[in-house]
Amino acid sequence: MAQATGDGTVGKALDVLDRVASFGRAVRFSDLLEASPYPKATLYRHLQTLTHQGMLSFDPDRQVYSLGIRLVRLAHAAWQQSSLAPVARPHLEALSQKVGETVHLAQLDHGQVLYVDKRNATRPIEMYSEAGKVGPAYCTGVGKAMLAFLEEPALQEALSQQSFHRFTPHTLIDADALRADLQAINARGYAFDREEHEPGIICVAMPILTGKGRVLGALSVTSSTARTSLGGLEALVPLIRPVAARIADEAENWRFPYEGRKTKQTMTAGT
Amino acid sequence: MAQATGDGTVGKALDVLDRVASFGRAVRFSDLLEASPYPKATLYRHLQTLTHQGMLSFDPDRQVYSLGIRLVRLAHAAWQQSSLAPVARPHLEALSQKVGETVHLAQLDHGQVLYVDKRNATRPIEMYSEAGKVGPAYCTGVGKAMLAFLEEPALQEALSQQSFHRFTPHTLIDADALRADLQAINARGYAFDREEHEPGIICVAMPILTGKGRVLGALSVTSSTARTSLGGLEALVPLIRPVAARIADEAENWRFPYEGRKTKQTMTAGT
DNA sequence: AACTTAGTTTCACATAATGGAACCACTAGG
DNA sequence: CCTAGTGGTTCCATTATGTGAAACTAAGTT
Repeated sequence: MAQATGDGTVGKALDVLDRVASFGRAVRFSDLLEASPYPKATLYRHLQTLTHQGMLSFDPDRQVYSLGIRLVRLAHAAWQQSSLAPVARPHLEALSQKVGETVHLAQLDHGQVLYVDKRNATRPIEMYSEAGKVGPAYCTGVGKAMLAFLEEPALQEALSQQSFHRFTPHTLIDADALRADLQAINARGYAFDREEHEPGIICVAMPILTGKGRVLGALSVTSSTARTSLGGLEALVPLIRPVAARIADEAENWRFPYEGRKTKQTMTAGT
Repeated sequence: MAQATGDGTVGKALDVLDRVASFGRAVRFSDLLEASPYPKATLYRHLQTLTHQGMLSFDPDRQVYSLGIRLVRLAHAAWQQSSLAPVARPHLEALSQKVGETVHLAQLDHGQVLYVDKRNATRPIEMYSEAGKVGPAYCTGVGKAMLAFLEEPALQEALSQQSFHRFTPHTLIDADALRADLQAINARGYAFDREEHEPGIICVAMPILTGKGRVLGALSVTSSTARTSLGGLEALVPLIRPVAARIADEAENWRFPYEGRKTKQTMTAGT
């Protein structure tokens, strides 16, 4: 299988970058060395390059590498431009106001859920999610909502990336049970999280789909069993559905103000 | 000059990534092609690699590239781990509460100011800055506060990267005037922005320095001429200074809970 | 059907990455 | 003071990779 590194030099360099990131703290060269499959010299050069490029930063005092500032810059741009997030923001805001509960916006990333944005409830509740975090797809509302609308090959791929772990007594812990649920979700048009990831936490989630049915992301309203029930959440569907549709529409049709195909026709002059 | 691309293949790939980012929207292959110095095939392969790596994402419907989700993930990690931001956060919060004004945390990036975090005033005012944005260094409080404490070679480098532009009548538009101000700032220990970037916007800024005097970032309290004066802001210095010191200290001494140099001594075994 | 325009693939060639080994700079121990 | 060990940096011959002109394919256009 090895969907691993792959692509030549750049792939390796990015892999190194990821490794630094995964430490979650500043790392010394040798720490990294023993955690990497690369020989000293190679690793060294990659670190140099990345540092030189501003993707990493090196603290000469403590002799440690950490993630560079260029990443923060890029990330800002990424967030801004990931057509979903900025477009969805005001809608999340409005929806969360209207229902008074926590609202999530998520996207699928290598079979995992990435929480792209989050709006807290009027009275927030304690839970795992946080904008920027990644979580499991097979046991979260947003995750299942997205999986349920993937095409077969993509679904296959995504399922193979799940590592089923029983978080709560309600977690679906095998592909078959999951597939059954996904089928139901696909038919119904939205997903539930029945305390599958965190005890006491429930949600309804709706996929965000392009006109052609491609999955862009998902939207969810989350609450706790203490506060409401699945039925109570389901009652919100009529409020959520149009929001998802609206976001999908805007995200898809959002072209830049001045896009008009660059008056190329007019300049027929040769090169 | 050309501090440009540099580092071999990885450098080029990252350059391509930046170019995509700088469009601030999804781009078609050909848009990118005419904006890049790379020949078709090369650009094409870089895009492939980056996409394959998840740094870019390709929308097959519209045939456009945009920044990938892996960036968002990395960025999140970058922010979390850039020792300043998370450590500083509660202090910014507290400071902003106490003074009731907007507080910024910034770092220096290639001679530019990157706003890493921001706490809005009780009554916010309209201004340019925003967490994640980059701005000029020579005409902002935080920028000058950092520049003033750079070592000569680094300062030289940073100054050469400024492209002096007169934003307001008060903007310092040449290196000499700036150097003079920096000298004063260095002596005084903090910087002012006298409406140099945006009319009506003033601030006091304090550098965040390691014990050895290395510049980590800067902190500022911003307000408007309508609300206060430079004198009024200067009165806050006794409140700001200890916060900067505290942040510096925590950032510098923040090692991971379990860091203790990995019991390496104990395992003298070979290989 | 002939002619664009936009994107993808090929292939001989040049460049850039690789990694083993040698080389510092320090620190600790004898 | 010398010697061994560790952590980091540099060399350099070998080889893998990236390069880009040009050829090709798939959609439009006229």
